[in-house]
Amino acid sequence: MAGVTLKTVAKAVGVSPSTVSNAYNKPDQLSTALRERILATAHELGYSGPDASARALRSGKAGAVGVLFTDKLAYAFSDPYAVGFLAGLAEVAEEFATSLLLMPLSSTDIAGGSNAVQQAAIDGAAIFCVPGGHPALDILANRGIPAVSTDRGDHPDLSWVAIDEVEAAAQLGEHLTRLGHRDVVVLVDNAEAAGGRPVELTLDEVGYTDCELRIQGLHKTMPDARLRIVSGGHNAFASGVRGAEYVLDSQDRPTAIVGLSDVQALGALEAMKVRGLTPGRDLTLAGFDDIPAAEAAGLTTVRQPIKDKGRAVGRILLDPSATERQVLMPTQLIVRSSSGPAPKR
Amino acid sequence: MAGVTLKTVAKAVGVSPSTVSNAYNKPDQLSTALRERILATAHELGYSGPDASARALRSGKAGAVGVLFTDKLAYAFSDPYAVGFLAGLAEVAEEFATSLLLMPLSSTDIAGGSNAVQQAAIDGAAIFCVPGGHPALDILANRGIPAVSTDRGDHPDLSWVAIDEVEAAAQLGEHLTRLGHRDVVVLVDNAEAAGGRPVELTLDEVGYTDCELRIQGLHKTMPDARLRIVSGGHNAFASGVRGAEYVLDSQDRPTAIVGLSDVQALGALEAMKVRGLTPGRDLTLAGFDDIPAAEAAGLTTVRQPIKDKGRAVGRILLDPSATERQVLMPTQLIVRSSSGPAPKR
DNA sequence: TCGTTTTTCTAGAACGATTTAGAAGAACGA
DNA sequence: TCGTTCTTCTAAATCGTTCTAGAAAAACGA
Repeated sequence: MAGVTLKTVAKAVGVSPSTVSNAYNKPDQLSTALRERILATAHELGYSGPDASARALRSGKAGAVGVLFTDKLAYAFSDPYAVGFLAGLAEVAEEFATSLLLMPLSSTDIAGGSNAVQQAAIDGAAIFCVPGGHPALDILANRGIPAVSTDRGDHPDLSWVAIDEVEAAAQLGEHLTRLGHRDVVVLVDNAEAAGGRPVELTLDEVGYTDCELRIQGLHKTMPDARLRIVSGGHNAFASGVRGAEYVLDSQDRPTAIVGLSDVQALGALEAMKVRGLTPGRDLTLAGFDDIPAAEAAGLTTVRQPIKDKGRAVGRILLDPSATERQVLMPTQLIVRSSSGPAPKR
Repeated sequence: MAGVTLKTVAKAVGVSPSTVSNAYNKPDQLSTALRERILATAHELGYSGPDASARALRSGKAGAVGVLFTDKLAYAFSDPYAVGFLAGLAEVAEEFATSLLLMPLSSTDIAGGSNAVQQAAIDGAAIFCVPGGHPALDILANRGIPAVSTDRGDHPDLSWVAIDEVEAAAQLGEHLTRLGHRDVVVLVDNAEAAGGRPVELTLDEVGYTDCELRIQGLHKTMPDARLRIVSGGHNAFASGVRGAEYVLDSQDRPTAIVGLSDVQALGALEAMKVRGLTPGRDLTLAGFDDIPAAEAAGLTTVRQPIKDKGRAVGRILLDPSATERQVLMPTQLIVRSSSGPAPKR
């Protein structure tokens, strides 16, 4: 049962290993009769096709693309936005009979050789919301693995599928300015706050390129507003709750809170509810992404076509006919009931 | 830049390839001085560690476990239950520096050699809600890849992490019986209904082992009830909507609807709302899984520790010290407002 | 001092396939 | 009939490691 290889089958049928290989990979290189005989014998012997590793080694194709997430994989799945991206990517991967390799990005032992990014047998990588300059990106570059990021990078030869973060946020800022908001708190993802204690950050400390750009965008159309940056932890519902609690329970309440992701904004919504505050009346709340739950909650947000983003990344990675290597996706401001005029002071 | 291998580094340093290999894999097999010299030279040459495929071939370890889902990968991500499972599994995978290989299970060309299950370089596989007898399972068995299922299989040597489906459903059935329900519709996952037209099934036509068992469980504690099995498509919100629409708009309305997953039940809830029906009063609704949204919606459901399920599967697959190969997880009936007494006839 | 153990390193054979270049025979056109 | 082109198949090299055995040198014990 064990140890059945191409060679075994070849010997059994009485042909060369090459021919057996061809039977699997290039059916038109041999007669149908022989091919069927080979396949039948293979089945009899319990041989289930060419070994994946060997094939990968020899042909240089792994048949899988890696997906890099920030932080814990577990976090990744808790955000419908990430899940939407994955779904789009998976769709294309499926089309090209390619598997998706989810890679844990434990920041520890990234220096040592034993991390997944180093080890993984992949043909390409999708980089999902990983801060620029992360060591994992260097490793990929070093290994010569093509990568597509969801952020616009600095290098002109880097592939990406992104939105115009500045412009998208500027739209939202304009909306808020028009409503009279001049005191805003922005909720961001931050590793340091993950311990549980919310932190207040400067723009330089944010880290994630997309978050920085969005804040810049808000500044652009809210030039006179005070913008504070707060984080309650990683990008998750609970972090939104904590961040908002910190803000709402302070003496210095803003008139609007902007979550840089919907999950965080929804967390903030929860914190408001608990305190008996009505979004859109007592305090304006806005998010980013437009995940399905945002609509149900009446959350004003900036919609981005996340599933399409995933699809586009997949195409760049897998479809040779896709020539465009830098794609800008459209965004749209979705105004719902969670945003309203700033209360008079 | 390209074509830098172990050999290149070995030659540059003036040692044998084996030694370079040891520098990466068995640091205590060579002097610290030499090891550092090797690593430094490797870095200079732009060598980024042993090639993944070659290593996998030679050592027989792929450094990844596969995850098999039914149907489209995209579906998988739309169910928080599946996502929870993945999160638990990912946690353990991370611990063992192992990647997760998501495998599309396109039922087409499963016969041909070009499907992912055949190709994937994996050390083990987690089988998530795949109907028993699926060809992919045979392929895995054939390849000699250890697999852990989320369903109790028939073979005594198969590993699984499951719940007592019958008992869990029986608990729910008892609750419904006590409330006086004798006319129930069960909403199940079904490929044939995926086209858009809901179907009514017999128990034999259900296919998924876990669904069958749950229905049996309901029968057990609802011996006098009429149980109809309906499907609006794959396991997703939209299918729940369609299935419930079919049921609600017919002449023959039941007094209770049981979704065999919460997403389906929540879909049914949506259909009820549209028709102005209040769950728990006009019609009783119950689900399965207890995903976060279930609590928010006040859905009566059967809770199963999904994340723990994922963790347990990971342990069996990766942790050599885990000896238990068949694990039964506890379940708990969670009664909320969506279930109430059956209206008098 | 001399045998024995330990440390440090190496040669060469796998691992299981794919690829390249080409051979043998069949089919073809004139 | 003879050269040419297809079709069908093969031999041998190669992909980049890791592994098994064992050699050489160093350290050790008495």
